[in-house]
Amino acid sequence: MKRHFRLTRSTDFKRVRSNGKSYAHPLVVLYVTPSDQPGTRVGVTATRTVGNAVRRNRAKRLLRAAMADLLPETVPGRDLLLVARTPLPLAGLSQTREALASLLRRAGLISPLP
RNA sequence: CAGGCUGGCCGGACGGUCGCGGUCCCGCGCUUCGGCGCGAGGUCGAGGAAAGUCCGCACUCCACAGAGCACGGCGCCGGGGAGACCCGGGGCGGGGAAACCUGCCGGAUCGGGCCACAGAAACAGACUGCCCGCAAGGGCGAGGGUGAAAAGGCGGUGUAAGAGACCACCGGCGUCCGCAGCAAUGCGGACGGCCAGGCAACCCCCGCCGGGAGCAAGGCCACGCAGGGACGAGACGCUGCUCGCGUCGUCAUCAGUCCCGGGUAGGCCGCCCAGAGAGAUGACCGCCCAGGCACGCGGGCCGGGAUGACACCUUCGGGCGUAAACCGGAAUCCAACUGCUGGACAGAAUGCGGCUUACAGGCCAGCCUGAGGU
RNA sequence: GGCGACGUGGCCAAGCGGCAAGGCAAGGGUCUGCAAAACCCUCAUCAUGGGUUCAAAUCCCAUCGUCGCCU
Repeated sequence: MKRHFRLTRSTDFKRVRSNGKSYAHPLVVLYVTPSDQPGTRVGVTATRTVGNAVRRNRAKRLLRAAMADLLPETVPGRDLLLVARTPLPLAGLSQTREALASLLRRAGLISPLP
């Protein structure tokens, strides 16, 4: 997932968080808002409650890796925000991918059956 | 063998597969010619603390980076260091049985302040008390259940009663001298008077040091807006104050500075042989390396043990030598093979030095104390 | 990244060198037929560790945590 398709600005994060719809899972929270861009843009965050810098980096790395797998099947034209929750650094990549896929399915962004 | 102390070091290795970030190069596609995307390859890619931001320094701005006051910091001695609340050495004080550890460690006769409760009294001769005297008055500082702390302790001389008033010894303080040491200081001697407690991590005094802010410093480019007010021959800045210095200006509604309001919320440099963007190092498999647990072949240890072999050395006496084989023993120690398990704390954001804190497990070197077995 | 402030019962807090006030909450008791109200009682590692002092919540140092500000 290239940086060009990622949310980087603080205002972008605030916009998605305040205007978007949210979908929760014990490991991740997903925010979705329509975008004026043709592709899908994704932002990833982990707050201090997740843990120290090593745990936060791991949480965001897992989310980026899982999203990279699911991105080709995702309906474009949305801005997504992925928020890590505390137990996420303890999970594996497959668990993270499952959690994220269920959230995207509930949001109607990928087809119900993989 | 157990317990402890000190210093230094490491903090997983190798291979495979799939991934992440920077950069270089190649190919293809798109392009508003600035670049962008996809794919393949080469190369580079976190730590001993990268952390906390506790000290410093470089660097940048405050027009130069100036003086004094205020304020803040530091404080035994002599070295190292760019420098420091740094390092190592020495002295003194404190702790420990020892190895060793540890201390913001100047001044209490400049002055102010505080010392709860208890106690007669907390730095002071008031009270109680002792003595002389009929009394008035005078002398005295011994005793006074306290307390963290009460005008050195003990013995004697002395006296009306007493007292460091005087004497010997001990303890502390100061001055001088000698010796050792660069010095802090230590040891010894003489003299002095017991001049009067503690707290300066309370103010203060003495000495030394410090201008302020911090890479979100600061600079360049782009985008964008709406003015209003104060001052007024001075205004403003460095700064909390004074000086000093500097910028703009001085008879006009201009300039300047400040305040309020309004606008911008983008890019580049600063910024790096890792490097920046919300910020890159991981996952799986195999195998190994430490380590832990179980199992204990065997070894070490202690006692007994002679026909004291063979080899070696020899000054030819002997030495190696109870050394070995062999038998027995036990609190403990090491440990082959095999199986299971298994690697912490934690991620650079301008750079560097120091300190502090977190950390599974291990290695190396040196030192102290002690018990037990036979 | 940098700068600064604050940690006192469950909560809000005073105290700034000498036994840690007060209010709310909670628990127990008195009162009541039962409750409410009222009254009485109980409840503190003063964030942690070390130091200065006779004595530390208070002064000093270090650590931990929370909060705020600066583009």
